[in-house]
Amino acid sequence: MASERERNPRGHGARLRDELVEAADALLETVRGEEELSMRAVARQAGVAPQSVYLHFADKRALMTAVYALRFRDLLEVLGDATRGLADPRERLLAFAGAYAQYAEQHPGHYRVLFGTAGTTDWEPTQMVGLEAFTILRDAVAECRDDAVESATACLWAGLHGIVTLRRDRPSFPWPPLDGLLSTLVADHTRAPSAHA
Amino acid sequence: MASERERNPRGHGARLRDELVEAADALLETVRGEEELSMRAVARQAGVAPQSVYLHFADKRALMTAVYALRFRDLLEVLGDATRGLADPRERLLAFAGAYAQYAEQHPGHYRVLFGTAGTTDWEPTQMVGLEAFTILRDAVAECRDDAVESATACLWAGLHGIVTLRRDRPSFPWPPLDGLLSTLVADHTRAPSAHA
DNA sequence: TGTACATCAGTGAACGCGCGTTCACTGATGTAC
DNA sequence: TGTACATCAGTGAACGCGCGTTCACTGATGTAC
Repeated sequence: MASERERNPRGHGARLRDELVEAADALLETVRGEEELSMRAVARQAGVAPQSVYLHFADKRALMTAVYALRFRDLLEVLGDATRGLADPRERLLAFAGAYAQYAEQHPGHYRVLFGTAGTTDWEPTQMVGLEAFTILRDAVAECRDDAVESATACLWAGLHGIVTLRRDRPSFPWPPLDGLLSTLVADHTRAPSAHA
Repeated sequence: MASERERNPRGHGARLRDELVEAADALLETVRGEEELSMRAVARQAGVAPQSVYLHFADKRALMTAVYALRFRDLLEVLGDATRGLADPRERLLAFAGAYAQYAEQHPGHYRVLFGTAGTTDWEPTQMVGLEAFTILRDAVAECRDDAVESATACLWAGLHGIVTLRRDRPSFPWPPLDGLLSTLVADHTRAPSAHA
């Protein structure tokens, strides 16, 4: 394991930093929560000694923050790409919801780190980034209704979060198909006319 | 600590079982997740030696299952009490939502165990109980709308879950007041006429 | 009434484990003179 | 061109910790005769 890795050339020690973030990122997918991810496992995955992690990160929290920032930017990009250029607000919201759910499904470990961990006052570095994504939602909702826009937007996000986490954690519940869930979620919170009537 | 406890009288050894469940139940509130709760901590809290837990529970999972069952029945009772006798379906849903959110807020640790942990195929003992609570929701939703009842009900539950977990884990987000969130959630998914128009 | 025995509610001591973190060290590479 | 020195990218070895779990044991209480 460790013997396979050869040390970085002089002047490029910072490469290990990226390797460590990448290792932690990969391991997060194999694990149920941030707490289960150990510094020693990250070091093993990267092929270095446990202490070497401390060459680049002061402690575990610092490493996790680096992963967190990386993944949040990633998700934001996905959501931006999915919604950009869609003129119809409901179409935009459906695209957002679909991309959000797909991301959560494809990266359950990362999603858990992004939204499933307890945020503390001293550790919510991506608050502003999150608000940026929230703005996409609110603008679209505001185009569809006049009353309770803030609440409806928060419900939309909470609904998305609830759907992806409960589907993941309570798989034995008789879930309706995801497509129907998302379209009902969007239609209801944008007060779209009922498809039935 | 341990010296303060005196052993149960002969024939009443089963009392320790309840004390252990109670201890685990109490400790779950002080902890971020089920994994953080240790058998040794439970034993300490109950005032007995670590091994004594094994007199009543085969392993950690068995202990957690006991707490889980206890708390699920508790929540079900709360939800039943809150909604019983309310004739108007939207009123019933609002009462359900309020009781649900209040329970989650007052017992964050228990709520996390009930809905925040990964359920595995071999460990979802309360599936049926959960469906019972879900039925309260679906019946009320069905009284309000004809289309997409199953999806709307699932969205309602997911929305509730998302609201209580995100409010807890992302407190720095600019949340609208809870009352408005819940009434928007219920109104939208029951397709109530807009309060605005 | 006395005593051997069984049962019961636990405990003493230990196991091996992986963890986060620290301290002193190494050995290759570049640089100044 | 040679060599002393500084820098850099790491490692060796160890620390103390709490964990889940197991095994053999204890000491009080009841029961049979």
